[in-house]
Amino acid sequence: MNLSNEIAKILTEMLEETGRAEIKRNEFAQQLGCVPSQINYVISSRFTPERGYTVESQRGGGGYIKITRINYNTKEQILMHIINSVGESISEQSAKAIIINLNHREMLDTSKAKIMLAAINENCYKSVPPEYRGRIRAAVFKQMLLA
Amino acid sequence: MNLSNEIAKILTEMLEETGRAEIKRNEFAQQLGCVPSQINYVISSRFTPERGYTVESQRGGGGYIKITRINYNTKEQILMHIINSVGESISEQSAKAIIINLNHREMLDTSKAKIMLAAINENCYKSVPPEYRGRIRAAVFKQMLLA
DNA sequence: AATCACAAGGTCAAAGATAGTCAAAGTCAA
DNA sequence: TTGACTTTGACTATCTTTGACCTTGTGATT
Repeated sequence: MNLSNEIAKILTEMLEETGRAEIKRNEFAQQLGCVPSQINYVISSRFTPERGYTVESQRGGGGYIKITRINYNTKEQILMHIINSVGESISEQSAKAIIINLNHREMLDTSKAKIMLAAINENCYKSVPPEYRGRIRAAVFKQMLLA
Repeated sequence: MNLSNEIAKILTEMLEETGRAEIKRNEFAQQLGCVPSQINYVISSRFTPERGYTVESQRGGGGYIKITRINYNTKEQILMHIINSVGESISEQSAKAIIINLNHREMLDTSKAKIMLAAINENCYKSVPPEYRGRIRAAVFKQMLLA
């Protein structure tokens, strides 16, 4: 087993025990005998939105990295399925169709659906080159579905 | 937890108990075992207008620093204020502060606040060059506020 | 009134403490 | 051999802590 997998395993255990994993990057890296940036590698390769994780962090004195995971029950499984089907990029139309569908299935109330529709609206992305738009929309969309 | 967070916590408690926090900077700093200017740092990084606070102070003999929550008359005034304060671009921190403030004022329920926080999260914008991020975030944020 | 001394609070930049990014180098299996 | 994944470390960005120096208010003294 490689180091990255071991780190991921430790983090996963923390998550299972307490529902979240909060570490101090440098300290944690030192305990594991690796460079701090490897922690970032592990997080970005394994604790992704696709797998149901959210990551927050703070720099400076008292800094930390915190990973949390959504709890799975049937509703969340459907959501995860959607998140995984989204991919790297998504158009306004596709995202819109998904949101409307979730609303019809009563998994998303109308006011929340409106907020999400607003956030994926093409108008929001006019200031960046077209090739970036779908990517950001996909990231925003996934992150909102997780919330 | 770092010192600044502790100071902020103490001030927040005072605010919650009595609706305002009034201190003498030097005395307060001494009780906390920090330099006086750290109080200024905490105030300017955490008790900002964006988060709904106003700060007044007096120098000289009998000087003080007083923090109070801003009170608007109507929800429309709050929204106007926010929309005006969001320019072409906004940082994650600022948008986050505003959302939390709205939630605090019960103008936004917690689940909607979470969706909005997810949508303005820096992680969503990693795929575009930094110079674009604030602009899109501002657009997404405004669009959601309108919804 | 003008001046002075002291008592606050304010500013700013340097130093310290963390975390993030990126690309080069290494590894390993197909 | 190649391509995907991993490991490293130099460089960067951000947040916190500290202290030297600045400005303003109050009251006493001229």
